Amino acid sequence: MSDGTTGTATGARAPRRMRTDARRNVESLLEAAKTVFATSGVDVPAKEITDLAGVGVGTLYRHFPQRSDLIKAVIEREIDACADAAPALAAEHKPGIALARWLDRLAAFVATKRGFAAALHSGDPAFDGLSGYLMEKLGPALGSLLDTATAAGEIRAEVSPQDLLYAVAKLCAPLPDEEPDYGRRMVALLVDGLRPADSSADLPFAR
Amino acid sequence: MSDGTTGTATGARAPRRMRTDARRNVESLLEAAKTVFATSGVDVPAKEITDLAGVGVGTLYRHFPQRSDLIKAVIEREIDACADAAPALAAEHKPGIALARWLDRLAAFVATKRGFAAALHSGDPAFDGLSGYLMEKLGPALGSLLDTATAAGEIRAEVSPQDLLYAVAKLCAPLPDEEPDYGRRMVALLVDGLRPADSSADLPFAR
Amino acid sequence: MSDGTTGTATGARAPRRMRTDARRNVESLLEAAKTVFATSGVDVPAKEITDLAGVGVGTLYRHFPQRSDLIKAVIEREIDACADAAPALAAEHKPGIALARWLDRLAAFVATKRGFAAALHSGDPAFDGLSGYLMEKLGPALGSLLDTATAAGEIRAEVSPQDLLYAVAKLCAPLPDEEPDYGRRMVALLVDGLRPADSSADLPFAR
Amino acid sequence: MSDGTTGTATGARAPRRMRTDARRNVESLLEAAKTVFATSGVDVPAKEITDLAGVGVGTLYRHFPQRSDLIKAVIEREIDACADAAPALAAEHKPGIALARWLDRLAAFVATKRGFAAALHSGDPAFDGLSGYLMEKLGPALGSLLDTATAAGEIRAEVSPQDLLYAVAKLCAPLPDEEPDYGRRMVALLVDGLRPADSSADLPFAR
DNA sequence: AATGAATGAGACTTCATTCAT
DNA sequence: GATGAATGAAGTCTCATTCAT
Repeated sequence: MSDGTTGTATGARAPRRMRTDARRNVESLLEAAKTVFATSGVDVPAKEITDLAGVGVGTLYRHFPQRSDLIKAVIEREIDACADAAPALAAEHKPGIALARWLDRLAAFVATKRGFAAALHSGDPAFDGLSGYLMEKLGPALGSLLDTATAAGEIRAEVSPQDLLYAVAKLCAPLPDEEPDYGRRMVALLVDGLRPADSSADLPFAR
Repeated sequence: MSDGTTGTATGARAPRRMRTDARRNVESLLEAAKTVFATSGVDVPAKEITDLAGVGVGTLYRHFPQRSDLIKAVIEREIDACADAAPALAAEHKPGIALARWLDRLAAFVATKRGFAAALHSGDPAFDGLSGYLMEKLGPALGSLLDTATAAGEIRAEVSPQDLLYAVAKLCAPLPDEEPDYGRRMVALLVDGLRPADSSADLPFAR
Repeated sequence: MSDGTTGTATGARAPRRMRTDARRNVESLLEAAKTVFATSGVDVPAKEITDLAGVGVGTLYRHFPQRSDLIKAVIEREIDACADAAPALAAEHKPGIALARWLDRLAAFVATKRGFAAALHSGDPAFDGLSGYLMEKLGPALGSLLDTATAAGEIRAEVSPQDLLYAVAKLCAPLPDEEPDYGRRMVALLVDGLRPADSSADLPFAR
Repeated sequence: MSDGTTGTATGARAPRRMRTDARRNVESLLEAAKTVFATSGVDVPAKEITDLAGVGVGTLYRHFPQRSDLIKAVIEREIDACADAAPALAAEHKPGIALARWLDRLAAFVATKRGFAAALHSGDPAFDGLSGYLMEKLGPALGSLLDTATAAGEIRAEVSPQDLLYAVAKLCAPLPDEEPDYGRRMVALLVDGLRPADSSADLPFAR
């Protein structure tokens, strides 16, 4: 999905170039789905999405034959965006700060995914690949940030990227009426536990 | 619900004693619902529950007029059981151990509640009270364990019971194919971050 | 039903005297049904009736095995009361007045029977006898009033009691938001059409 | 609804032309509903209607989201047809005859509406507009016929169109086993009461 | 005789997915 | 390719009637 020019909605299979209007429809659908998912969760009726996108249901099913295909596409797209943000942060900030910023970015992404966890829960084989995709993309991104921070002595290397990834995903999944900052505070507390005994002053996380 | 002899299914309103067979049915329904919820989430069709309980749908709706009433009853019941476990643990173990054990107990409860978080998410006003109930019951139980551990110098007092409660709830909500121990490890990591700088050896949590 | 001492609810079959509490329950049920029918029509859930009567549903079904039995009992009872009112009116008033008063009485009865017409409509064989009962009881009562009025020269004899009976029943069945007087006005207009050409001044009906 | 070419089922909102098959389905549904309503009343299960129409239930709910929408559509359609018949009758017949014919037409329409009155009774806000619609459409039609007849000296002007409309509606609502002519006879009797004293010979109503 | 708990058929309605236009 | 109408399975809930207590 990170390739914006040749992929198709359903998995970069077709060699043929997509018609411009078709591509526009796919864009509208992804955008609409992202919005609606954030508002009402991934279980919304398809009609709600197509109405917002301004297309017919048929168009949705043409591009995303299974409902899960749409969910996957939306998520993967944001996973890509999240992974892509890591290098820039690493270049611009000190290792601890870069890590913190990126985790915030991740938290923000997760926070808009009401029902996403439930979808993963669902056992629906359609989502089988999603968890792997997430790890495949975000694992290295986070791993690299962690390594840099560890090398700089700002973090003890005691959590795997995977562990941390899931922890953020879970802690930041929003509950209704939850203090907006809650997820980030907990992530900070978690990472804070990883600081070397004598370097807390250097860490960007609230104590 | 903590009173096992006089409560009614819908909130201990009726003064009249419940008929024995009726009570048995309510028991069956709660038990069946608990089982099915753990297996298939809280969104299972009602029929699945009543079939397992061996009663007709009508009986379900007599005792739990809204589907949410059943969910609430099941959860509240387990919340009660969880809260009730705290004093015994406190009496039998050293403060740090008692805290650790109780958090494990909490984690186990949460682990069987697929879709419970989603239900809280749902915005359905039917669940409005549930979150409050949870805090009301478990907050003091955890608070007392935390206080004791803090007083014993085994914990720094830096998380509120509520923060910790939600963190456990979120970290331990099970994802498919997740390493079974994951939630507990993360909780340990979190609490570990709260140990006083020089007493890590005393703590029961894995490092 | 006009015999208040030996009949049973379901048709004066049993020779055995009814237990006092049983009789009281039947009374409560009939009274409650009458009230509820007037308010919400004859299709109300049985529970609504038994709750108002302060008895269990089982009691309802003991005395009125078919739902239609209850409806019939309620209606028949009021039909009886209506028929019984005729002689007194005839004794106390001039023929035209007596007729007018009695038709008002009939109109008032009909006005409280929302859904009664629909029940007759229903084609349910359970109601087969009801229409006949109505005619059998009210026909003679009205016939006698009509005859007297005709003999007194206050009415031309051009409608059968049956025709008039049904006309009143239909015109007075209440519609929502209907001017309360509507039924009576129309009945008056109808009967007015029956006056002898030169005696309009003597008639009690509004012109 | 009186426009047979561009209206939609739910109120002539959409500017877009209805697909031919969709229109055919709506027609089938209205036709089937009309038939079934006449036979079994307006409370029949939806399935019965869709089976007769040869469409799925979903189609019914697409075009008539509320059950009351279907009832309203059926009734309004026939109200329109009834109102539309007035001018032709007025053009072809003498005033008294035209009035009589039209009332017969109205009576015939009402006679097929078992349960229609009950629906109006129901208090369901969904039917709020229906009574008004009826008056709005039929009131002027009848008013004009009455005025013409009055001007011709064939009728004394003493009933409002509304009064007469409702009287016909009520008198002609069919009861089971009722003499088929009953409603029309009563309407005739009613209108007959309105004739001028010396012109009875001119009137088309049976005496 | 009274009670009210249990039953389960059946009504309504929604919505994912297919397919004619 | 796009559209949205059609489908019907599936789920929730109601309520008349039966029957154990």
